Amino acid sequence: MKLSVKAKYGLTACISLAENYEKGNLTVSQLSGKVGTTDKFLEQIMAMLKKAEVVSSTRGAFGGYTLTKSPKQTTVGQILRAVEDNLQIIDCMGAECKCHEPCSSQVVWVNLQKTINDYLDSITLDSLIKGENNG
Amino acid sequence: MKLSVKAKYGLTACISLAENYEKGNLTVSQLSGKVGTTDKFLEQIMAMLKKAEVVSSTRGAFGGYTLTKSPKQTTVGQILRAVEDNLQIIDCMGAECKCHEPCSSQVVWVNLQKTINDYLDSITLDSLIKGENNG
DNA sequence: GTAAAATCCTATTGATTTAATTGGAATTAA
DNA sequence: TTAATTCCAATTAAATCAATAGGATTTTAC
Repeated sequence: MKLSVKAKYGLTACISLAENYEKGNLTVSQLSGKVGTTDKFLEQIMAMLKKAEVVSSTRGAFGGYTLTKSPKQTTVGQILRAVEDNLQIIDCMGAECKCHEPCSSQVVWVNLQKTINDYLDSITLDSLIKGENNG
Repeated sequence: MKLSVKAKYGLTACISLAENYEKGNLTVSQLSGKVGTTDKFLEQIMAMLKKAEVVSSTRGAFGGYTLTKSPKQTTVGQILRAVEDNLQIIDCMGAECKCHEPCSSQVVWVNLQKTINDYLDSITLDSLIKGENNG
């Protein structure tokens, strides 16, 4: 149950955007430096974040990315769901399940899924940059 | 952040073992029928569960598998950690992290990891087979 | 209007991981 | 001794991940 590097890069990039929220936007090139990956790869991740409306962009010279909502209103859950296939931990999750037979273990997946989403939605970027989650 | 099918098969197999706990052991062949996979693949999963001492085995004719501890003492966390690389959600998790720079997001991974383990350790096989987690 | 700076779009590739398959060795009870 | 079973190790096919690549489009500044 590994998170991909997209989660790591995506969250790190959004933390940078949060730190810069009052000052304006950041380019992919600026973000990739802070994140530690290539422009081209981070571009793809930013596209996913934009599609989910976590970030907004302005094109052309002096363009770049900003958070769509303030760091207080942006949660880690929103970010990770955008880049990690909705954070879905297993394919067979609902009534559409095509399993061999009804999974006796399905209640575990459903509840674990909710536990993960609830926890990640309880963490805002604002709380992260203020170091409020270290206790 | 997908769980592999080993998690699904492993947990389903352990639920069967829990249901059969008073009656004795079950063979891989019996378990694979309930789980819906091949003997040979389930064999590998049972080997992982045995290595983690979640299940115990007896070899030879009339052999098979049983839970090492009672269903009340066996948690879903124990099972999933055995078959899912300790449920580790990201490689860079401790002081040995080789990241580009200290991850500002690391506190999220550490706390999420703990949230997942704590939740899964709160569910016993006994509570599962009694349907106590549906509410 | 042209150049530079930036996002946007899509395809391909190489490496890794997953899910199985295969073939047999070792052990045990009848 | 045979049948039933776990145990061990190697291989393989498919899928996914992480990145690379090449350009098209948009915008600002001169």
